[in-house]
Amino acid sequence: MTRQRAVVLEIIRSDMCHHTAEEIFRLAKKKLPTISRGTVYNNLKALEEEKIIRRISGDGSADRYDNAYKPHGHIICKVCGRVKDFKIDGFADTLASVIGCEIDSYELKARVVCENCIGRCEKSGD
Amino acid sequence: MTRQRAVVLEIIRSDMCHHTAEEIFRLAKKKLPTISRGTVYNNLKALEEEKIIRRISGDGSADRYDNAYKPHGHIICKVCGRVKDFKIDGFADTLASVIGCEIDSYELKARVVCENCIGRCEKSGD
DNA sequence: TTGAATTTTAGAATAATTCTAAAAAAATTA
DNA sequence: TAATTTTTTTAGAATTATTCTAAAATTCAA
Repeated sequence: MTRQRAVVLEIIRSDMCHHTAEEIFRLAKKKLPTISRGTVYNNLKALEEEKIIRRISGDGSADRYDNAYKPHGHIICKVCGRVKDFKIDGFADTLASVIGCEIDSYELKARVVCENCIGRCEKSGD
Repeated sequence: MTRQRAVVLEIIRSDMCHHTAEEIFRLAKKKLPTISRGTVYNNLKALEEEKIIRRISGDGSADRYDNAYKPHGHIICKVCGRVKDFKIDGFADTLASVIGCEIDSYELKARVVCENCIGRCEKSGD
């Protein structure tokens, strides 16, 4: 475990945010000023393969990364792009039985307009 | 409705494949040799906004496009990137009740190794 | 501690997508 | 239908996200 990898992982684990690779790179640079983008991408890829973190593909905008402690879904605000986690009990099993073959991983993403943005849209009349 | 948009839409509707933008561009070029990439992307974006087609974000590999006739999930092979549709009855309602707010759209994606690629991996010893 | 294996770095390369400005096509109006 | 306005297309440049490369540094294992 290199210092670089530890820092990348710590950033993803530090808070419940779901950062993009670029954000992780900028945050990592504060701790390790010489870290390079390539290293961040390498580690994100390696950690994803080891299933320690999970990639959330962001339709259109950049992908985000998430601590993979437990399978869960994501609620994405289509206005501001913010991501929130949610959980459906027993969903992984349901999914496996419907598909009928071994599932490597799954992603369940709901696009909504979050409370914040609903408020804003109503005010501005969008 | 321009000829270009009609061709793009026809390609997506013509078969059950889930093409990438680049594939759609190459197929469209056979019918309209002067069509440009930008036009394909413009139309894909416009058709997605009108909810006539749906974008399936491909973790790592290029995004694919799908006829948005009905909500359904996608099974993606993590080796070759090919996409297959599947359906879970009543899932949209389940999801709405778990999340508790209006859902704009959702994406349910299961990553697997497809039959084709399992065969190939076993042969090559991967 | 020494050598082998892995990882990092910086920057070049690539791939996917968006942008730009002029030309063409489509839609609207007279 | 002709003229005008609006929208779309084209080709290619620009941008963004990501991967690749080769040398240097670090980590690992004996």
